[in-house]
Amino acid sequence: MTISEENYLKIIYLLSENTSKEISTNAIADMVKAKASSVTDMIKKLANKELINYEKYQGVTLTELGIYKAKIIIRRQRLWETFLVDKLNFSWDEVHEIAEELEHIKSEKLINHLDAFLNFPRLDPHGDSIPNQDGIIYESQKVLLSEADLNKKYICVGVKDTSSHFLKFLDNKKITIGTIIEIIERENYDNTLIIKIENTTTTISNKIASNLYINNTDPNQLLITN
Amino acid sequence: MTISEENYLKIIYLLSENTSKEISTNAIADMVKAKASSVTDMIKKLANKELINYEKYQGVTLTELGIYKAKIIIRRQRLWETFLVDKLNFSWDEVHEIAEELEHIKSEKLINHLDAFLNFPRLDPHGDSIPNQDGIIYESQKVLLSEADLNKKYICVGVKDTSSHFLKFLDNKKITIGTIIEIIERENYDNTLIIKIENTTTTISNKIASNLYINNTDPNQLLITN
DNA sequence: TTATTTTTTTAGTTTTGCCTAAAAATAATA
DNA sequence: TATTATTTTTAGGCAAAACTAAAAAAATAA
Repeated sequence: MTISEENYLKIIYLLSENTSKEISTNAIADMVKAKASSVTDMIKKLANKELINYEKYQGVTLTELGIYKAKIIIRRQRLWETFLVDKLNFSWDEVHEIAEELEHIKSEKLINHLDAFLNFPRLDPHGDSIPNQDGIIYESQKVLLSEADLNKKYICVGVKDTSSHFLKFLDNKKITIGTIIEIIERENYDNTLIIKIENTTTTISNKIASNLYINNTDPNQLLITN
Repeated sequence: MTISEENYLKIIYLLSENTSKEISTNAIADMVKAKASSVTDMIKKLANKELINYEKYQGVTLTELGIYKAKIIIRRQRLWETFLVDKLNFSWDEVHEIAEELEHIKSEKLINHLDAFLNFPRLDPHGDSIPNQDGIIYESQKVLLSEADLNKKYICVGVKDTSSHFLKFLDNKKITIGTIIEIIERENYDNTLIIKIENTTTTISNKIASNLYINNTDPNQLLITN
């Protein structure tokens, strides 16, 4: 597979995560930053390789093979992101572009050694799951902070919005994967939350809270992060 | 610069190391595994970018800018090779192909962080010098084992032949960067050497000895390896 | 239901990096 | 030195992945 093919496949996979419907040409074009006509060309190529199901004018879905291949690409991306943050001290808003390049390095052995070197992490620095070498994903149940209960301790396990703007905001508030958060008060009018992070309290808007994933199950799952 | 341009530049640099003459089209074609006509195309492109000096039918030399850019590519390659061997436990004959891909990842910050993570190594796993971020190379003086004196302790600092065949042979003999070698006897007829490595003696042919670099200066230079 | 808008596809180009075949220049040899 | 051989360059093509412009299909609105 070429780098371009891999990029399309990954993007179709990510778009498919939120829906069971066919993915439209335009939706793909937006994500890969290409024109719709270019997308049509590539779609045909991927369909020929039996990575996607495609009927003219009807959008695409991934085949079993396509899903597997996409997961392997996602695995590579997320392992590299973990490496960049955990080992090379990048902050979580800097890693995306670099990992985007690294994810296309072809050696399977490389990725498996990297996985071992990082201690088989299950979550990347944004809290997204890292598929294993068979493409299997162990999802940890996660809930948006905006849906959480008062006076319980939660662990931050991920973000919904991965824009560097939002990630920098979280850095400022000292919120990262693994941070323990407790909701002290919920303002009923606009759902603003007063939360406690390591003995300091801050106020966060509902918009923030609905972009932060927390985990309310076994706190030992925290250990899988690094 | 595209990946292909970078590859050509790196190869012209490596070919220039052993000679002060112009590098021929065919020599480049051999190394990049392309036809001479393709090389001519690329040569023109690199000359337009003022990375090489080129006159029709006269071969090429690198410009100052070309030398600098080539060193930066070599730096990336050798740092990745060091990473693969030191951190991901690859053996020194496995890293070349993978590093060949990794070396084209564009982020300067990535490479500088990697350099720091590896503790600013000066030599890669084959004993080749790693240029710093300004392209400066601190060469350690090295001599071929075939030229060394009897009954002195030397440190293996590199190899001349980097073929996986030779590297595997060295692995078998337990010779690697940093190995301490002493010549016990030299057979005058064919220059076969009897050497001592950590209290075991072996015989090695002149061919082997003239592909192994050793260092007879300050043994502390060993420390720069990892 | 027809007309309009939007989406998707087709057709034809461009650029990059490679190729083959043939021509031109240089090097080697008789 | 003239001839032959080798090397290098030119000319013309091809495939990948993008593009624009126009046509076709589908979705939306009057």
